[in-house]
Amino acid sequence: MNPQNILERNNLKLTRARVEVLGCLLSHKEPVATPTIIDHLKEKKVTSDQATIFRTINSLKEKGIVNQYQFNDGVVRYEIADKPEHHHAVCIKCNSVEDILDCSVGKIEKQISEKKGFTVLNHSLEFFGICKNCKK
Amino acid sequence: MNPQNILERNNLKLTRARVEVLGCLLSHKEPVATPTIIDHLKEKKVTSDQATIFRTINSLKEKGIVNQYQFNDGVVRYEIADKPEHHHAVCIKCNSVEDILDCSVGKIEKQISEKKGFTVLNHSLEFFGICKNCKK
DNA sequence: TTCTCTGCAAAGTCTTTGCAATAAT
DNA sequence: ATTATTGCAAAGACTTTGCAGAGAA
Repeated sequence: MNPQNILERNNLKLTRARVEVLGCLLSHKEPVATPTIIDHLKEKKVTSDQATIFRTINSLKEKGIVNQYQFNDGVVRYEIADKPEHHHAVCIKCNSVEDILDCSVGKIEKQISEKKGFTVLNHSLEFFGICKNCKK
Repeated sequence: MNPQNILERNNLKLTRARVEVLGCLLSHKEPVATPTIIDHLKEKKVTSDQATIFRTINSLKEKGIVNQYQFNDGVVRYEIADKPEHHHAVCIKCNSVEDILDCSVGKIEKQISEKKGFTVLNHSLEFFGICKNCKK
């Protein structure tokens, strides 16, 4: 799956900014914040205005190509949406985010529907703690 | 548990702004955003600068009296911290937030520690969907 | 060519900060 | 009286918007 395909399939024109923003998101397994995206563009020698970057991200969100996450550190992060359902382990020291693939929350969702009359469409589960690296 | 007790116990001086900010948080079961707090102060005829409100919230966070939550709607919410561990059901239509008391995430936490070497200190689990009211 | 996308500059929102005045103990 | 807290005004971080020019198809 490359940026070009994704953009074409979603009727978004191929521009350098879009290709590289998407490229950045595709090359990261975990959610990334805007500074990471901006650094990526610099490395690729693509100069792009902040407005363009936010507009690009918003287009990608509207098309459902990326998801936005906010954990409790005040940082907004973005992640490619085509992943299987998963959760995040957020290190409270270095702020790194790791994907967690296991999920057994389905049962709880059923209970909520039954008990509260609240229809669960999706959920988000984040773990906060200390990552392997930060223990060293 | 009243605002006065909590403030005294935490070496925070009793001021009208603090009493009412805490009062607002105590009177809500679910996490509330700043506009709710500001409205509450107005009702109580307490005028308070925005800077004071944020400073008050920050003091309460530092003392561990309130927790801050950010779901994926871009709104920062605050909730009294003395509650048993619980989760939130966020309605994507009306943005209301309901507490969910069941929790069976402990098992997943153990697996993460074992498999990834990531020590989980706490977690946050949010359900997004349609609340009872919005189905009508 | 046509219409989308971008850069620029300005504005908007939310939150924080410095400092002098005020209030709590 | 002493020290913490507040209001005010300004600044800071992040994100959005309007508009005219540039670029993709």
